[in-house]
Amino acid sequence: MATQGKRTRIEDIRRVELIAAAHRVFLEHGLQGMTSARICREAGMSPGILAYYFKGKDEVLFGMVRYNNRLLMEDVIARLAAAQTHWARLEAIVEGNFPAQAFTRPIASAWISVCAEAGVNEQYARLQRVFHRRLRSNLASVFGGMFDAVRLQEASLIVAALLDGLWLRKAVADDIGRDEAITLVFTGIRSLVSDKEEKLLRSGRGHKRAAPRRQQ
Amino acid sequence: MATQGKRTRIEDIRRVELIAAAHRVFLEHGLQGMTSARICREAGMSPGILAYYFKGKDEVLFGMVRYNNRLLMEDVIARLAAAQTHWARLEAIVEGNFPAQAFTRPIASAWISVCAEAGVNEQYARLQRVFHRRLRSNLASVFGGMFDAVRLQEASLIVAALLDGLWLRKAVADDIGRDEAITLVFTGIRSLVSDKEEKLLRSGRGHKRAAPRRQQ
DNA sequence: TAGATTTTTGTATGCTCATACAAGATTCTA
DNA sequence: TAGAATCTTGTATGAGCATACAAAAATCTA
Repeated sequence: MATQGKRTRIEDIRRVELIAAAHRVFLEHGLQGMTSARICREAGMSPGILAYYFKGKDEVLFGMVRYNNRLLMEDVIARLAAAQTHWARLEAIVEGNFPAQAFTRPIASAWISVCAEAGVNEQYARLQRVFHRRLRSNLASVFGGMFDAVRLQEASLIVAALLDGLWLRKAVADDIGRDEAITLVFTGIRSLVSDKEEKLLRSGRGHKRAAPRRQQ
Repeated sequence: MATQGKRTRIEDIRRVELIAAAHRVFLEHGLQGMTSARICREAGMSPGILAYYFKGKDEVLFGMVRYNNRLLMEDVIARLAAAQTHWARLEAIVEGNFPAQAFTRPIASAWISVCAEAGVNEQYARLQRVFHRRLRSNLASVFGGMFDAVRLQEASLIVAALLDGLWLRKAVADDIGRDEAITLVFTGIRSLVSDKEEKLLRSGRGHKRAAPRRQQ
């Protein structure tokens, strides 16, 4: 058994391959449809392999959710780095939460099924909370210098709920497109800030710019 | 077989009992935990009985979702009937979507699991759409005379998404109470309408009052 | 290359659950 | 009350699945 010191390389490779396969299966079939057999088939391996590299299905699942969150986060962080004004940072956050190819019904539905599971399984809930906290912290870094604590809390909760609600609608009714969703979020945001505040956010010299949070 | 004309009474009684039991099980254990055996036990009957009164589990499930929606709807309709001003109608709609005893984590989580299923099963999606359409139609009956078509569409989508998003947060993080949620929705709504418009809504003589829709 | 170690395969086991059904209990009817 | 119709029970069947595992294949080591 190679446990200490020099780790055998193939183990890490297989684990990543399997998690990536699990991710693809998840996006297509949701949490329900993500069976061991399907994951292995997707990865081009034999059905028993999963039990060799993972303690159980839960381990694959947590790995998969983390993998997914990391992908989304990297995108948002790249967009944030390129943003010059606070308004651009806001666009980065909102657009990053509606990835161009990913705002589809099956993906929305898959994501919602994780939220449903989080209501029952405390470990999933923790993963989701980490994700959410970062979203709100990013929003806070935009609104922070402008709003007092109460209004900041309110505004970031409302925007976060709006994002979630639109994903939910996508899953249930699929009657909304990506651009429409983004437009709606900005309609909501513009109504939450005054004209003077919006001008400030667009100017890029409004107030001190806080660093984005890096968690996980 | 008593099929035509005078229906045997007991059949209807049992079906309602079983659906009510299914509803209770659903609220406590979610869609996953709602097994045939548990439903029958909850109803105080033998495990085989379900197959006698229903064609399959799906039939119970659809019945249960309809039952749930009807309960919520009756509440909103009663509140709407008592409302004197447009603003009061708005309060009726929003508060009706956060039933006092029902804004709990397990119930939120159960409801989210139905939404997740709706992403996969077209029949569930239809049920959810009926529900949603009525919500938006109720909102439209408040905003209708005041907003043009585009703004009406936007506002009702945003408010609906906000409601959904707060339920989702309840399921995932459970870091928000009923009163807080209602306050947040009204913060959002107040920012969507101008001061002049809000005054109009509160006056009760703002514009023609449309009848609430009665579907299903 | 022989033998040890690691990796992969395919299948077996056991669990949960929906559904079917035979047989028993109850209620109705004449 | 006899017999028919209706209702209820308990269990059997089989599907779908996670997980365990024996054995085969591949790779490493000396």
